[in-house]
Amino acid sequence: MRAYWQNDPLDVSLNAICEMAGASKPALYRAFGSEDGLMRAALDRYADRVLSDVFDLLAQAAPLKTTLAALVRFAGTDPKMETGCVFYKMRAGKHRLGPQTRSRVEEIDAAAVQGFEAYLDARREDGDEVADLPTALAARYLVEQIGLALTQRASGVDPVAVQTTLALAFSVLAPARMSDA
Amino acid sequence: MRAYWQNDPLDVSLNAICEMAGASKPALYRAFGSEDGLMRAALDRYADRVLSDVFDLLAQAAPLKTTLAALVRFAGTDPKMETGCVFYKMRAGKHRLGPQTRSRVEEIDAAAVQGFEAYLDARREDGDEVADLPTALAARYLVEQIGLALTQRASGVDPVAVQTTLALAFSVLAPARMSDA
DNA sequence: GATTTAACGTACCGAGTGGTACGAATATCG
DNA sequence: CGATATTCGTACCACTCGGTACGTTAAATC
Repeated sequence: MRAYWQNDPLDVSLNAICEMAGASKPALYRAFGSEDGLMRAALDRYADRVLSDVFDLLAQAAPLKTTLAALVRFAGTDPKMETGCVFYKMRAGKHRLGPQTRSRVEEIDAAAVQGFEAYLDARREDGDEVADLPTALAARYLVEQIGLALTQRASGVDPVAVQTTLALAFSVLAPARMSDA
Repeated sequence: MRAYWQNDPLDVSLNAICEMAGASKPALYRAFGSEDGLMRAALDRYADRVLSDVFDLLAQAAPLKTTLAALVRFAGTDPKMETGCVFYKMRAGKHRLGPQTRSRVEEIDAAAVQGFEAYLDARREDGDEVADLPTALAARYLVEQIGLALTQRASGVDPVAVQTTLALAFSVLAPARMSDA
């Protein structure tokens, strides 16, 4: 997982992973079956360890401005995201993934959109001021903007710039301008 | 250039290009020196044939809303962009490019930002209503949002969805909502 | 037309990929 | 302890990659 996280998952070879993990190649195959299986397992672990934090954040159902600010902070400056996000990195090269990994990526993508939709709907019912847009569109927009930010971070763009850009993109969803970047 | 345009440039091998072009590998090497040289040449050609249209659009100095609408139409639905953009595709995998191609990519990136900055400055001087943001930030934002849209198109996202998302992202720059998607 | 020159493409190179055959080492059990 | 499963990793497989050595063909020159 760390290997896929620190570098581009599609650039990391099995040989390299074996070396990093101190495992032999057949051992790796006995455990995961194939490269696809390994990537899927790594993605599973990443979803469980990292992405869950984001889903938890949405489940808290905090006010929109608060949540968006937290997301901007998370994607823009959290050192954990310094090398980007395994999910988005894999999604970016979806066409090169094995079937298991690809379907897991699509699963997570759908779950993310659905999570944001649920959050936005809940916010609207709570009387929060949400831009007058179809929920599905707003949710998809959020997912894509976060992906853009994390992709930028992975390629070494200045965190402050990433943060500013993302805040700007988010500002279209909350009627008032966000307080801080 | 077409090979790099239709597929992910980093997935197209020299052998594949030779086959498509009906040329032998040594012939290709005699003409371009290396894979890096070939990619750089393809990118040059692409910049000259396709990207120039966008720069021309900016040089026309049309009102902001008009220009943004044109960009949304271009990136979102123009069939020419159905398989994405060579420049953005190469930029996405910048770390894997050869030195020539990489420096050309960075050149084009800088030129794009500078082009948008010049356009926005000109618009402001003409009294056009532009969101109150640093020009550099707005220009960078535009470049990134267009990149996101073209990346989505390359991965087969529904053009209407791409268009809508991009229009939403752009709406933050023009005070009034854009008339049509 | 003879001879030099230049372009051409077959057939190869070493490196690296994902994946596996198979013998050696280890653990389990009577 | 000896016999039987089971796990382990070395050393290989076929394949593709970017790149090139070199004999052959074609073109230019005189």
